[in-house]
Order: sequence, then C-alpha cells, then structure tokens
Amino acid sequence: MADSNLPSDADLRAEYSETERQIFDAALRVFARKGRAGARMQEIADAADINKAMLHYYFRNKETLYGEVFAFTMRRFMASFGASLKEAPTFAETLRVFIDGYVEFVRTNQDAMRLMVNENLAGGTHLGEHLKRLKASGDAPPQIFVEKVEAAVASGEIRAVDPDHTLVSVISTCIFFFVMRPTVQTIHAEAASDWGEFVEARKEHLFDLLYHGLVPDADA
Amino acid sequence: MADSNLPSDADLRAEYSETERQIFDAALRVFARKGRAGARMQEIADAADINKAMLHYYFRNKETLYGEVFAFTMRRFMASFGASLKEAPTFAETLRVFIDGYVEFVRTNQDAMRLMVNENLAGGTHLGEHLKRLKASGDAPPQIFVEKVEAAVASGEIRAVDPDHTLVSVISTCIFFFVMRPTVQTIHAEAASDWGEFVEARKEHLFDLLYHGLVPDADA
DNA sequence: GTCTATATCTCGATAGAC
DNA sequence: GTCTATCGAGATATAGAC
Repeated sequence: MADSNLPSDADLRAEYSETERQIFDAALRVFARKGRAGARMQEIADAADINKAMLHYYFRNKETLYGEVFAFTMRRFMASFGASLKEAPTFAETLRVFIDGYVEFVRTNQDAMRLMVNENLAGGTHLGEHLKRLKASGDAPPQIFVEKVEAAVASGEIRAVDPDHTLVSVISTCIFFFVMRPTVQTIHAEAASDWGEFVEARKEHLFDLLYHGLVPDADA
Repeated sequence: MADSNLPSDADLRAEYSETERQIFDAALRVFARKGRAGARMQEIADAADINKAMLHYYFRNKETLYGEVFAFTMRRFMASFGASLKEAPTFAETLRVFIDGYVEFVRTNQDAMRLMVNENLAGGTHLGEHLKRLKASGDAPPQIFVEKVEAAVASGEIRAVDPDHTLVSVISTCIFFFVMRPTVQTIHAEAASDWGEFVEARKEHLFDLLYHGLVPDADA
C-alpha cells in the first residue's frame, strides 16, 4: 500500500485464514459461472476441497457467503492499477494505460467481472455501500481517469467532451466484448481461433479509435 | 416483411395463441430478471395470470420454456431496424441511425437485453444456430453496418479502421451502460435523477466521440 | 475443526377430477 | 383446457459424534 490508500491483493487476503481463502476462490468461481441462484453449496465445497458442512461452519448460509465474496471482489476491483495511471505524463499515455489496465484486469479476472455484471443485471442490491467507498477513496482508476480527462480538456489537449460519458464509453469498450465473448466468437473468426491475439488487436483498435475521437483535428 | 427477409414483430407473435403469448411475456420478464436458474415456474405462472399446471401443459418443462423464449427473443433482436439503416445516404447518417436504433431498441427491450447478456455469461450454449441464421440472413443491422463501414473506408469517407472491431466497439457503447445501470446511477448524478435525459445525452456523446474517432482529420 | 447422517424445505413436475 | 392436490428430487441447513 505504498502509494495508494486502497488495499492491495495481499492485504485483502491476509484478513482471511487459509481455509477461508480456499472457500473464497471456489465460491467466486462457482457464483460467477452459475449465477447466484444456480450456484450449489455442494459444488463450492467440492471446488474448495472441503466438506459441505464446513461451508456452513465458516459462513452461516449461502446469502452471507455470497455477500462476503461479493464484497471481497469489489474491493479487489477498486485496488488495481491506480498508481501507474497517475504517473502518465500525456493524455495519450493516460488513455493507453487505462485501456491496457482495464482489459488486462478483466482478462485475468473474468470471474470477478462476471460477478459484477450478474449483480448489476439482478438489480445491484449489494453495490451500494461499496461504490460509495470507491467514490470516496478518490484513488481508483475511474476517478483518476475522469480528472485526467478534465485536465486535458482544460489544457486543450483533447476536445471539450463530457468526462463522465467518456469514462462510461471507454470502460464499455474494454469490458463488453468479454461479457459477450460467445457471441463475438461466433461472429468473428479471429476471436474464435485465437482469443489472445484478438484481445491484443482490440487494445490497438480501441486506442486508435478513442484517441482520434478525443483529440482535436490536426489543423485546429 | 415488405423490405426485409427477417420476420416482423407481428409475424413472430402470430405463431402463438393468446395464452402462449401471455406466458411468453411473463417468462421473458422473470427469466431476464432472475436468471435461468433463479426463475420460478410459480412466479411465471402468476405473472402470466394462469395456473402453474398450465405452464407444463403448454411447455413440457422449464428447459423447453426457456429455449422457446430465448429463440423468440433472438429473432426479435434480429428483426429491428435494418431498413432505415440501409437507406442512410452518408456515413454520418449511418452512424446516427445505428446508435439511435440500438439504444432505442435496448431501452424498450431491456428484458430481452438481459436475457442475451445472461445467456452469454452462462456460456452461450443456446446461441449457436440462431447466430448462424443471423449471419446468413445478411439483412440484420450489424451486417449492414459492417458493409457501410467497409464502403466508407474504401471511399475515404472514414479512416482505415477494422470494420469488425468498430462494430464491437459501437455496440458496446450502446448497450453496456444499460447492463451496468445500477452502477452508472450510483456514480453519475444525472443518470440517477433522470435516466431518460441521461440516455438522450449519451446518444449525442456517442455520435460525437465515435464520429470524430472515425473520420479523417479535417486537413487530410 | 471435521465429518456423517438427517431434518426441512423449496420447487419442478404429474396425476387425476372436472 | 383448467384446476387441486401431491409426489419426489434435490438443495440448504443442522444435529451431534468424534
């Protein structure tokens, strides 16, 4: 936590015992893949390599287990790549770091992403307090990005765009293709044959499209 | 079906009886909001204002009901606004129609959108044949849009972007903020107080951002 | 803390009268 | 076609020995 007031991955995990961490990993996997209602306590127990009764020993019931897993996942979402984003010298660099950071984070945390999307689709009852904390911290990538956009607009480095809408647009393009991966792979040949290659190509495309969308015309 | 080989909304509904349509509407609502596993046959029956046993009379079981509802929803997704898109004279107009068409379609069919996203998150087992038909029809908005992008690139009206990636990017920005609506509303004040206004503002922002992202610099 | 056995309950599905 | 009553699978949760 050297240069951030957000907890690191290690910090978050230190709160829990070995067994609890096993349960967490297993529960995240199952909740993300099967959904909150479709998840089976037995399957979580099997995945965590413990007895089913132990699940109820560590977490009273399915509800509280889900709640804890969701809270843990949210905090991890917040604690990713704020630092390198702050240091970016130009807006072009800011945009590159933001796109790369988000795409890589989602690529390597697809279950966390699925949990987030599922929760939003279901109405987002659990989101409330966590998002407020995120907002209050002022140190998470979305906040920093918005500030950088505001600064770049003020300095004339980019056009007079709405920072909040821009944030939503950039995040959408970085995440949604992971959400719709089965559809994308059915339609797009390259995505089906080599997903990793497709993701790399996509980062390039996104920077190109969004950077040109944001900077003023060359003769302006 | 005057100027399209895709079925219209009325065509689709004509296949089913009054009671079946009631069931469809109810099932779509419940499946979309609660997910495939979380949906309860009792709740669907209540929403359709029929007896639970009648559900099993019309549709053998939950599986087939879900399958039929999903297939119906997919066909509706395909059959929306292909015609007006074809007629767009300039690329700017094409982009406007596409953004407006997608945003409005999702705005007025949020349950259909939820079903699609849920299905993709769950692995997209049911997507296969439907997407192939969509691809084969050659008459759905995504195909037309890709063709228009290719033509605009060839004519120099827009920069040399990858049409497929561009399609994914545009659709992402049109849909994802609906998916994450609870999160967006927690972070963004205007979205929380007046969602309709936010959606309108978003359409403007998207056209501005993406059009500038696609057209060549003014002095080129 | 860990496990087996079991209680309890929800929900999908069916039987059978009308 | 419609309804009531109920069955039976499968899931959550707990009791209680070790």
